[in-house]
Amino acid sequence: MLHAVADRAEVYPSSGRQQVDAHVARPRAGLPTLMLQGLTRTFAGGGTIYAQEDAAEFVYQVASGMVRTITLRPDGRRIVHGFHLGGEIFGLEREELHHCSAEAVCETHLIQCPHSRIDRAAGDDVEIAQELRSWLLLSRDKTAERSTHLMYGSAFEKLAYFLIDVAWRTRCQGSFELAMSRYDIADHLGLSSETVSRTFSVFRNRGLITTCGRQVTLLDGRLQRIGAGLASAGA
Amino acid sequence: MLHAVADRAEVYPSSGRQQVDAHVARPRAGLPTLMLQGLTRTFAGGGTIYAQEDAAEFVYQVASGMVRTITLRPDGRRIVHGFHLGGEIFGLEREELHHCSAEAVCETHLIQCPHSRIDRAAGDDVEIAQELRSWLLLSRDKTAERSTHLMYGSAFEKLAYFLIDVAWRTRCQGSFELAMSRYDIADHLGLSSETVSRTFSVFRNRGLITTCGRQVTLLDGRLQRIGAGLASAGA
DNA sequence: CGCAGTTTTGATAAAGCTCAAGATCTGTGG
DNA sequence: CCACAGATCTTGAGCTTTATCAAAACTGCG
Repeated sequence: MLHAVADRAEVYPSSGRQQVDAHVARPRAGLPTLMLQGLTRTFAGGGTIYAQEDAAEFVYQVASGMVRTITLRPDGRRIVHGFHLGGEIFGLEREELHHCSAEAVCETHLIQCPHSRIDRAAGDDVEIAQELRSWLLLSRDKTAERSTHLMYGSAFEKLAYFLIDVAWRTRCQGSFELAMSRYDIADHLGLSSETVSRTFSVFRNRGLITTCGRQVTLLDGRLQRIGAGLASAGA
Repeated sequence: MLHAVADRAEVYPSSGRQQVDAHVARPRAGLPTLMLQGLTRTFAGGGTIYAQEDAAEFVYQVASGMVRTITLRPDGRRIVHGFHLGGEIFGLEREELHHCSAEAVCETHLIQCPHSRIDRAAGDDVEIAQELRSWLLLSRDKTAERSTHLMYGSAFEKLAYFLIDVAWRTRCQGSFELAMSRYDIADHLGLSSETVSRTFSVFRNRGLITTCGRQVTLLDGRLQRIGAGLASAGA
């Protein structure tokens, strides 16, 4: 379950970056597949990777596990900006300080890459710079897409979109583990944890999903339609 | 009222990009001040600049006026992703097609720059590439910040944040014209137009703003605090 | 002046939050 | 292997906020 550091070489060959066809094949397709190189670090569930206002020295890529980025509002409310799954990159800042905190949701392995190395690589290699730009645009678009679904939808649509999005990102179509708690999901979707729980129940009752602990299985395409805003709640 | 094309040369000297003090003056700050060069085009209020799924040939910078970017959801609901004010850049896509439509809110002058020129300039000049990266990060952060305020707040906080943000971006601190309709604002904030209107009334009644037609004046710092989530509604 | 679009205000209903209790899960020690 | 404690999850009841429906006031303009 826990990769030894040596395994890294297999998962992320140290070639620095890698072309993956999903990227090259770009028409509204795939993730630019940046691969970072650097030290591997391990965090236990709940561990803090960096805190808001910490110096932004490193950029991270999730090797395994899950990370949440959060901020605390002055009124004490917690906001979960997002979750980062295996392969995803986070921590790249425009300024010198991190504008939110990052915590491991469960036991998590990260590749830690000095910020300066990114800039240097982008300066030296036009292709890397291009790839980085593409990644940034994707990152922006994903943020925008998420807010579209999460700002303008009902609890139904929010959770449906969230589950579909996670399913897609884990590439384990249909069945996957939600490592985060209901509280995390609630703070991410802008709902109360009770509403999240109730909406899970509605999904179960309508035969849209089954759950077993934190393991979730999406049962058919109806959820997709709800998430896309096509159906209001269907049968 | 309508700038002749010749005027452009004065507003945006053709040096390609320019430092503007609003930029320089901001601590860790500032907006990367990319300046595009290209043809100037004029659109009447309501005019379509590009439609969703159009080929993304050009990137635009607002010379004067205001632009809204929108999508229509399958259920017919309209989403206003954002408004672009003077100096702001929009239309840069990761893919070959625009993922939303852009319309002029009022009479608007745009500088239209071929997409390919951006890539070329970034490839040729490391400094431009760096500036572009910085702009992209800012753009991402702004999107994220907006969703923080717009997703997790009450109607109060949403509108307060919106007004403060617009005031800041117009650099006309305190007093500015909201060229867009209540419907536009509502579709942007994820509220009904009635709620927007009512919240404007509440702001007026509490002496937080005055309005005259679409001209708005922010009266004191209290609105700031509401927008920042510090006060729940104060006095 | 009068029309069409916009903005404001009112009454009602629905969605989701809060408070509260009970159920389930997980890890720990006996 | 079982019992227990703490956390997480689920469900219920009442209340707040906001959407919806409806109508009146305002604005710009021919």
